[in-house]
Amino acid sequence: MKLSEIKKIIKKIIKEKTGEDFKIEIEEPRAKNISADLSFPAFEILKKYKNKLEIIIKELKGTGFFEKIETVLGFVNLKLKNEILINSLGLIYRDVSEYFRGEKKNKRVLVEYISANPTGPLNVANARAGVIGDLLVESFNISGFDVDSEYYYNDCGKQIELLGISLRERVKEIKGEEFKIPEEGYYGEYLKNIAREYVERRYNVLSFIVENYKDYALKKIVEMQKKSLKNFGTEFKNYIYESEIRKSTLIREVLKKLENYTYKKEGAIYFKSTEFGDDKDRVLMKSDGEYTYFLVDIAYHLHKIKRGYDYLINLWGPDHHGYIPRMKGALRALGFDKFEVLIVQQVNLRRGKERVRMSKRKGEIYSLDDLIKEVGKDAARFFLLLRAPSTPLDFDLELAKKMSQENPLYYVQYAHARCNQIEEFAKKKGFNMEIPENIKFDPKEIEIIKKIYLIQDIYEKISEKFVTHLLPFKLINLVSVFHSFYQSERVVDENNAENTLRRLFIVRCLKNLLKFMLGSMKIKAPEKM
RNA sequence: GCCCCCGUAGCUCAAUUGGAUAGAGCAUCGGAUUUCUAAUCCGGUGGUUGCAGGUUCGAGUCCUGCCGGGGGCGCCA
Repeated sequence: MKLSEIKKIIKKIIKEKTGEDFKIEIEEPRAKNISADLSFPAFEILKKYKNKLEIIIKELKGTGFFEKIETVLGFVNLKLKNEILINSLGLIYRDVSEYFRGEKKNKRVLVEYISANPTGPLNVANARAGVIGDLLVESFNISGFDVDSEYYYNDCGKQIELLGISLRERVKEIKGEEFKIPEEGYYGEYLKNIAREYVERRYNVLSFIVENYKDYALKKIVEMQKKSLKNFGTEFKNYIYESEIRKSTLIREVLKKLENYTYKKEGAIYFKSTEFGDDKDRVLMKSDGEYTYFLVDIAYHLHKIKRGYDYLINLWGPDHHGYIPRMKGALRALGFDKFEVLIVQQVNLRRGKERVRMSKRKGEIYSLDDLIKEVGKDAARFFLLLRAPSTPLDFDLELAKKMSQENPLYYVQYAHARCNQIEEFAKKKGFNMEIPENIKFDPKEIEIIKKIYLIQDIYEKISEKFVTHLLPFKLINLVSVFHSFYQSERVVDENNAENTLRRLFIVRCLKNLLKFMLGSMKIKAPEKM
């Protein structure tokens, strides 16, 4: 019996007996010294239906899932039967992904993230959005949604013009001509490299047209970004270009559909976003007839809607928070309200006490590639997940590099390596892996199995509440129980085959679980450390 | 001026979104290795949750005001 099913049944019983759908979280008890596995507050139920709680508890007892049910200070505390816990192991042994899999939802979800301007290398904030987005996609997938990931390229506009000009000037530089990169242009080293390549390939024949430079730079930078992301373990299902949206009829369609919510003022067309809670109305078409970024963005989202998604999820940087009300408003005006924005806050880089300073003007940024090179892909991904998405994150490069007890990634990976080494050792001693006959587990073993069981609905929780940071935390918590067990108990014991086989079975289940969970973060599970 | 995020142990952060006696890791102090990996384990010290009110059975969490740190305000993208 899966954890999510048990929770569902508890909720169903409460609803049946009270006739009301209480919003109740069934969770591990937060307080210490409580031996229950699951718990829910019953204050509201007691207040409204004082005599019904007894009936609910009686019904819960009837399910046969629980060894003990008691009400303490208004909480209903439930202790699961050991056999419920133990029975779940078989599935982990055979197929971990099945263990975590939620029931099919028949809902399509689109998660759009990173979507950085294709004008330079990706930075650490992009990396953070990347790992969070990846884990969300993974969680939706595991939880039974049909999910796609998407990256949107703003390949039009002023920034891109400046990119083209900057490249043109760099090419001049290489040819020994006089050059000047505009104030707002791009100064990074990467453009010099692109310029060098450009000259070598003799693109310089007719190259007074900015267009050529622009297209070339764009192509190269998109390639560069994709390569960085691939090294980081992030790949997208869809890549959408702003230029495609502009070429389509979507923009005119948006203007038509929003007709009832727009007005003309001083030659510009405004969208009445104030009607949707924004603090002022926003321009869709400028007085010179140009589309605003906002209008094109609405068109892009209409494109998403037309592709048949039920839920749209966007990860944006903190500089876009003011943009949320108008975008939500526009989509509501188009008749779509399953649109969520998760703000991924900034990353502050440090080396010990010292802050890593960056200057965009000089083209000095600490890039995703730098990060991968300095601390490694796995440590980077783990650390970037360790904080709630919408809180600022301090990233200490020294700490992430350090191979010590301070580094929680190694703590988790070490547990996996340990499981593997135990199995290797057992093999040498002639033990074969099998499902044990004797399923009388001792209390210390049950403790591990319980942790394994209670972590089961983690991906569902992440997909519901976007709490990606819970995964590393839960992992650390799970693994600490195992490390403690390892210290006091032996797994492989030549004089006690029964114990050995039973414990080897747990070790294998844990190993499968750790590998799967690390994999869901695209982090390696080493066999040996 | 308006908006967003943050303020919790010496440090970095949790607290299941309003639940039980606010928890971890690091640092620090003490202890564990003839043993499947010590990148580990066991124990101690450490708190007026920035301040002041309010809401209620119950507040770190919600509301109001203030203090401090960071970010954002465009017919830019």
